[in-house]
Amino acid sequence: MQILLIHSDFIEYETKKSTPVAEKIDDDLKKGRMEEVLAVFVAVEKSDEDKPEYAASQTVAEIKKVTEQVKTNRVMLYPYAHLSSSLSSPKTAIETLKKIEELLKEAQFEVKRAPFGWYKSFTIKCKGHPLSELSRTIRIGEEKCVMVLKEKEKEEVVSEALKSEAKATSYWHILTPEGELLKPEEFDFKGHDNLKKFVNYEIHKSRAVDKIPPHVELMRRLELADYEPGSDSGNMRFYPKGRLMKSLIENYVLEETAKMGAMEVETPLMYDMNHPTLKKYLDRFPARQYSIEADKKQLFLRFAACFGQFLMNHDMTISYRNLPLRMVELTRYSFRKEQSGELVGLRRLRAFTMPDMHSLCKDMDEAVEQFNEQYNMCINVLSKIGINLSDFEVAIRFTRDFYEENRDFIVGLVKTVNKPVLIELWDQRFFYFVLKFEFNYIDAMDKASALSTVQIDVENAERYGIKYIDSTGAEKRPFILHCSPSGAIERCIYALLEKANMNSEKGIVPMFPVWLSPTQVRVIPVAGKHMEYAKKVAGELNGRVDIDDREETVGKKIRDAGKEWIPYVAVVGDEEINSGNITVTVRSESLPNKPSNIKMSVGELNERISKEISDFPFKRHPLAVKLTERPRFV
RNA sequence: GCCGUCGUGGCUUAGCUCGGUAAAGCGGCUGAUUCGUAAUCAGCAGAUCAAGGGUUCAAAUCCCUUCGACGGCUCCA
Repeated sequence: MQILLIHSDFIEYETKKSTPVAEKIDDDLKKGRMEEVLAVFVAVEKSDEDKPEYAASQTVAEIKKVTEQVKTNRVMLYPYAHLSSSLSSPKTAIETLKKIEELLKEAQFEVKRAPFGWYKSFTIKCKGHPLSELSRTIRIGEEKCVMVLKEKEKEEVVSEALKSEAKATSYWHILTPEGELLKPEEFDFKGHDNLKKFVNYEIHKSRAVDKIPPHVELMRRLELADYEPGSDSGNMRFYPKGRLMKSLIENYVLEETAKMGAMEVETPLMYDMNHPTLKKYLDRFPARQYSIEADKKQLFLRFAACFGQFLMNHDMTISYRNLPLRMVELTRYSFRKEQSGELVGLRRLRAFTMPDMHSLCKDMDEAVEQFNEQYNMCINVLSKIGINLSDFEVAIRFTRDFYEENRDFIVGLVKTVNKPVLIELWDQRFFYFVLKFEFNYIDAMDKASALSTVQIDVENAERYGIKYIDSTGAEKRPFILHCSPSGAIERCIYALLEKANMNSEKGIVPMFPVWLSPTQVRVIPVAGKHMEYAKKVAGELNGRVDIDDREETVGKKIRDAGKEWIPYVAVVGDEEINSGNITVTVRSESLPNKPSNIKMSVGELNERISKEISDFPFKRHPLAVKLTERPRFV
C-alpha cells in the first residue's frame, strides 16, 4: 500500500470517462469537494492482496496519526494508481478502499471517496506547512515505515531521526538580551531585518526571491572552486587559490581548538553499517548516507567525525582528572547524500570539510560551562574568518526541561551577542541533544545556512559505552559536546563570497580578509625596463606577492588586479626607482572605479600587512610569481 | 526525489518563434606598441551546438529520454 497525504484547503474532482475497471457509481458521486481536508491518495498493491483487511487497518492507523497532527477529521480518499508500479487487482483495490472508508466512518471521520477506475480531473490546494505533504508505505508484516526508491527498486532505510523530526512539535520564540521571551508575532522586528528573514525561513519556510546565487559565479571567476562533472553532484573541485583559502581556514580553526586543549586525531572515512553501535547511531542522526559495498561488507561514508572519535573514546581509559577531554578532527570529507534538488554551489554539498570537536564532560554543570566557552570561541572564529556578529543570526534550541533548569544561562548567551535570537523549544527530547545553538548566515536570497554549532549530547556516551572513572573509583557516563567552530569550511567561503557580493551592491569594494587573500600584494612594473626593480621590490615584500609581468598597459593590469580582489597593488616605474618608494593602491580604502593610491616605502607596506596577518596561519602562494607563467583554470 | 526553467568555442552570450553555410565580445596565440592607475591596436586559431534517440531531403532549431546547473517544493544533526 502506498499512500500520499496532503493537508489541503480543499480538493475537488469530477469524473470524465470510465475505464474498463471502473466501479459503478451513482450520479452524485461523479463530482465531489471537501474543504479543510486531508486528501489521501491511495495505491493498493500486489503485496496487499494476501491480507487486504490488515492493509486497510494499518492505513487507517496512519491516517489517524496524521489527522491528529494536522487537526482535521475530514478525509478524502482518492484512488491513485501512479503511486505504485506493482498494483493489486482492481477488485482487491475497490474492496480495500471501501474497507478503509468504512473503518474511517466508524472512527467518526467525515469521509468521501472518489470513485475507482475513472479518469477524473481534480484540483487541490495544498496548505504547504511542514506536515502538509507526507507519504507512507505500508507493508504486511513490517512495523517500520520505509520509503521506496523507485529507480533502484531497493528499500532505503530512513533513519528514525528523520521520521521523529516529522513528529517533533516545535515552539518558536524570540528571546531578547533583556530576557524577554516573546512569540514571533509579538516581537517587533524593526531593525532586525535578518532575524526576521531567518525566522521566516525557519518557521514558514517561505522565500520570495528568485536570483541565481552570486557566490557560484564568484567561486569560478576567482578560480577558487568549480563543479566536477566527473564526480557526483555536490562534490567540488578546488583550484589552487581555493585550496589555499580552505587550507588557511582549516589550519586556523584547528589552531584555535588546540589553544582550547583539543587533541587532533584522524579517523576512518568509512564504517561498517552493521556494526551494532553505529547502526543504532545512524538511526538517531537525520542524514542520508553514501553507501558502498566492499567484499561482503556494507559500508557507509561518515557524515561527521563522531563515529571514529566515539569508537576511540570507547577504548580509552579516562579518569575524571582528564576531563573535560577534547578531541578534534578536520573531516575532509564529511559526506551527506543530500537530496539533489537541495544542492547549491558551495552552500550545500554532498562532500564537505568540517572541523568536528567533541568534549567529554563529567556532569551537566561542566557541559554547560564548556558550552559557554565554545559559544564564545565560535563567535571569535567566525569574526576572524570575516563573518561578524552582524552577519549571522543566532538560533538556540532546547528541551523544555533544560530551559526550566537553565533559564539564566540561556539568557546569558543572548546577552553575549547582545541581540535577539530565535528560540526553538521542544516538549520532549526528539534528538540526542538537550541544547544546541547555531550561527546562521543569511544570504541575499534570504536563505539561512548554519555555520558554527555546539550541542550537548546526553545519549551517545551510553550508546558507545564511553565511560570515565570518578574520584571514588566508580564508572560514570560523561556528557558529550559536539562542536564545529566554523561549520563547513566550504560554507564559510560561500558566506564570504555572498557577503562580498552584498557589499559590492552597497557600493563597498568587495574583498577577503588580507590573511585569506590568495595574492596579498601585486607588483606592477610600468614597462619592461622596470621588471628588474619590480623583482627587487617583490623580494623585499612580506606576504604572498606576485608580479604582473604581462605586456599590458598599467590601466589594464590595475583593473585585472582589482578583479582578483587583491588588497595591495604596488606600481613601480621611473618615479619609484628615483624616489625609492612604491605607489600602492589600497583596496580597502578604494571606492568603486576610484582607486585609492598611497605613496609609501616597502617597509611601511610590510608593516601594514604584518599587522593584518600576524595572528593567522600563513602559506606561500601556490601559483608562479610571474603572471605569464601561470595557467588559467577556468 | 517532485515540478519548472535553462544547457551553443576556455568564459559570457546571439542564432531556436518560422528547420537550410553557427555569429560576436572576453580570454588564448602571433605581431605592433614600452606605455603612470579600473579594458592599447591588428591578425590567427578555437564549436561533433550537454549526451543519446526520433521526425525530416535537411535539426543548434521540432519531439522523446538521460545527465547537469539554477529556481520552487520537500529536506537541512
